[in-house]
Amino acid sequence: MQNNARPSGSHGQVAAQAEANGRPDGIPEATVARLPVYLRALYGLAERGVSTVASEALAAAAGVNSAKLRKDLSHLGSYGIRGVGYDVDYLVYQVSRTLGLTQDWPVVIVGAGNLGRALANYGGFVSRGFTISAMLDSDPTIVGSRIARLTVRHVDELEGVVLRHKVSIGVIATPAGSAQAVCDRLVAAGVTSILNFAPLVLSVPEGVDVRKVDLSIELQILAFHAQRRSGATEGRVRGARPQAVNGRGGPPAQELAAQELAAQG
Amino acid sequence: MQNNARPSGSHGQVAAQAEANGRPDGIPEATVARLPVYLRALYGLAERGVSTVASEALAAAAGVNSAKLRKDLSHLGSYGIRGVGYDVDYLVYQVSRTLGLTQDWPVVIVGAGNLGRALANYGGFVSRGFTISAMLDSDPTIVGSRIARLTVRHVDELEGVVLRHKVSIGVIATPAGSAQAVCDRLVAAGVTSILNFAPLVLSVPEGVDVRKVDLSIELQILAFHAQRRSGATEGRVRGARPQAVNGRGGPPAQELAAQELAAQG
DNA sequence: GCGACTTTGTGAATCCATGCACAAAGGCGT
DNA sequence: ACGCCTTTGTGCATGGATTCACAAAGTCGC
Repeated sequence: MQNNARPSGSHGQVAAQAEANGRPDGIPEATVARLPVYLRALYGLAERGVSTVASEALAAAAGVNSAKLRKDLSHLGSYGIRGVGYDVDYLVYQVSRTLGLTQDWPVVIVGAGNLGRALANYGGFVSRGFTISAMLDSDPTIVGSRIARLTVRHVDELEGVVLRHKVSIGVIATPAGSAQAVCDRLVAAGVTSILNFAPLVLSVPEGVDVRKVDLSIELQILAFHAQRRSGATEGRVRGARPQAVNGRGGPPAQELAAQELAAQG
Repeated sequence: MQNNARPSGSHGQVAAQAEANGRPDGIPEATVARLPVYLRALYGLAERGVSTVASEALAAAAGVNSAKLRKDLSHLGSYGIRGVGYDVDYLVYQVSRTLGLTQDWPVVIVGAGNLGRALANYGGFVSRGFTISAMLDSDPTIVGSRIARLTVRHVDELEGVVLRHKVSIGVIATPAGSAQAVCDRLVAAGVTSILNFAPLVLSVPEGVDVRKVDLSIELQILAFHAQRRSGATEGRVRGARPQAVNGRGGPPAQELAAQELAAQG
């Protein structure tokens, strides 16, 4: 419980590349996914005036196993001091640098609805490492309004903004219907990293990195576990199948479904 | 690229339990996390009038490998027809049932800011399997306003709402500062599944399931890959360390950090 | 100085997930 | 009725991720 790691995962493509530096660079995906969590925990400690932290304590604050934490950090280098722990400020810097947050990333947010506004105001979104270059929307009643010190501009300015601000990260917070079109325009304009909040699978050319945040998927996963916990598992359903699909599109086991549904209570 | 799986992951605790039914129930976490994606793809097909789909096509629509899809589905039972594929409607039902979406889950959303509003209006949030029992907020200027056909109520009504509607899923869309307190109240009122949007690690007692959606973490992961892709990897930094922490809190390698920062450009 | 104590970093074992490749299963045409 | 062709379901091999447990490293008290 607590925490829902999102390790590994085929991030593919761009993966095996970039090396030829000091260390092998090969930081596991699972580790990369946890670094931001460590970073947040470290900021919290720093604010409370803690200057040194042991892996055990930091792991607790981040909600992970301490051995895992140490192994994760060991991928960035050997920045701990045996018998003491890690220097908080220094580790903040090292993790930030590894994640690429010592440079500032211009971001464009497309879609200024509730979600887009929430993102713009999200604490820590803009704070460290990211700057919102523009918020775009197609709705004329929204264009021109001010959100988080930014004036929403028309989506037609997308290409111009991306070029002018050298934007390489785009956030899609539009309805599903327009997401793919927006995505295509972002990619065409030169954006290579996309964070997608629209509930659909985007298709992008090779070399473009898409991450997806899906609000309802998380809820569905919760429901699964909740169901399992509450033992709401009715008897076996095995064997029940829509036998044969003769005439293409025959009404398949629909009454069966209803039956099971009733049995579920 | 495309897609960012969030497999496995220590979901822990509640995990090894509930069995004693027809099949072993042991559906891998990685599979559970993909089922909602399949479900969405299936809905899309159903809307377009497709009645039967092969694993290859469904996998493409969901953005995964077809072998993986088949293995995932095989965990729910044997619902395909060899030589034909899967019946779309029937598979929708089976996946829904597995995820626990054939029953309706009352949900309470705490925090009616932009994020809470975005969630309430999120397509597919309320549509299938979930009903928003109430939206709560502590801000008196927000309480009483209407969002998605709901009137925002004061957070003091939390316990009453949870009890009355038998809410078992709570969504936290508050600022980080009040998140833990809200979480505690939800748990005390009997909520056992929590979806947390606040940027902090919640601590909950055993038996409570917390999932976290962190908007900025995803962005940071994107930045990592973007940095790696752009080859913005300055030389090795190895060996540089805050040597010794003599007097507890001495200024540790801060100038070093600045130096590296400058070198990064 | 020195020895006890703390904590890191990492081998090694285990578990989980992915994906290939193929045999079994079943529809469909003739 | 029979054989071809499509597609599922899965055994197996490979690769990652997690966790334990411990030696190496370094601090701190005396």
